[in-house]
Amino acid sequence: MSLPHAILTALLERPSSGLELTRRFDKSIGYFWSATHQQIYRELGRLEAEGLIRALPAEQPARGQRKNYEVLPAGRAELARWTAAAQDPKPQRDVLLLRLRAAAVVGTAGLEPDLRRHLELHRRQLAEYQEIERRDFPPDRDAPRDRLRHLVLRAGIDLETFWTQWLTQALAEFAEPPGQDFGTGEDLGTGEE
Amino acid sequence: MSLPHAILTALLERPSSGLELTRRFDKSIGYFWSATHQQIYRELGRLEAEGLIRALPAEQPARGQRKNYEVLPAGRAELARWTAAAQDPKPQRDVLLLRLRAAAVVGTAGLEPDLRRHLELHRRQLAEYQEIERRDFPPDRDAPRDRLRHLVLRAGIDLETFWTQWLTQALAEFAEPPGQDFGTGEDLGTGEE
DNA sequence: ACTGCCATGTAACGAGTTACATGATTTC
DNA sequence: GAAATCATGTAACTCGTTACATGGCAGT
Repeated sequence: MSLPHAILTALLERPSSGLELTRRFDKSIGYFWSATHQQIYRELGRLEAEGLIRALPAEQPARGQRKNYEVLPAGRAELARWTAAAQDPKPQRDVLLLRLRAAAVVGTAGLEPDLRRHLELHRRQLAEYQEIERRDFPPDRDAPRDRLRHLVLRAGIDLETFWTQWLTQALAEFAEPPGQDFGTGEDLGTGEE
Repeated sequence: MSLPHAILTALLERPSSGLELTRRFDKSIGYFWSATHQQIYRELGRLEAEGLIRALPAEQPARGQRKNYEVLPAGRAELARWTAAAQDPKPQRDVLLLRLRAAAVVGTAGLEPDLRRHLELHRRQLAEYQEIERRDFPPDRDAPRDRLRHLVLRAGIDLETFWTQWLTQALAEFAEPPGQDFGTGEDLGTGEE
């Protein structure tokens, strides 16, 4: 139940139409909560039905017409409630780590090119974050409200830094022993506890 | 489409029943790909129907009876294929970062206790990973096939390390200025690009 | 008029979640 | 033989994804 709250946050930062939101979800908030336009329209409909947001009265209810939404007091209250509510961390799910684990069983053949590609993608993302930091958060100049945004951006930077380092290490692992099949199964259950 | 491959990996490491798999998904593979027993039974059914695994012939097709599965050659081939296939990284989704971003808009009131709780949870997880490393991967003694497992475990350790550090930093941010509401909206779109 | 883009949607599906149901085995 | 536990499974629902549909507007 996070998408509605992501949308409320985005709309509080700036009232927008569905398509505008979709574009904003390609950056900014979308960096840590992605959504497609179909999800966004569906959720905008629900939020409006629940009285948390409303379409600005620009009087165009037609189909291909732009609709701008703003957050109502009830929406702001709901967002504040959700922000403060305790939530358990979601169990991890990372495909790449799963693939490496699988490679430990069936061999690493063919894996290296995609690891290189991932490394390049993470490098790009890191550079993008660093550019945003350079532009929006000059050293020691954060207003109190911007501190939190900066903190969130730092998380993105540090995570991308981790992945680039880890992938580099993984690729180094491949350099020495050529990737091969490790046999046909049955092992000692290492790491199972 | 990752759960079936997680299961294939687990079954190659050791043939198991549905419940055994469920327990193993609470640790080990479950550290980076979680699954409930309902998901696992459903997926075991599909994998068997597709001829990638089979129930070991212990002749108990009854309802409350244990069924052990093993991977067939076709299953191993499919896992190898999937491991080597290129896959785009999933877009990030992190509730905690989203909440911090929301807090930058509606205020940080009530958030601190849950951040402390998360910090404690990540500390615990980190300790668990470190214990596994100490026990299963003594320094400089990795067999070639264990190198990959160790690498995956290192990713877990480094990620948990990151979160504990980041949460500590976030909490420090709260210490100085008391959490308050940052006004009623409308801002400059900082960090939007 | 035609093409292309902007903007909002519908439909169908698959993966994950939650609650519940049922048969078998062990323990007292 | 009642209760607890082990083991497998059903049903209903939500969220996210993919493919497609429809209406309006701008340029040529």
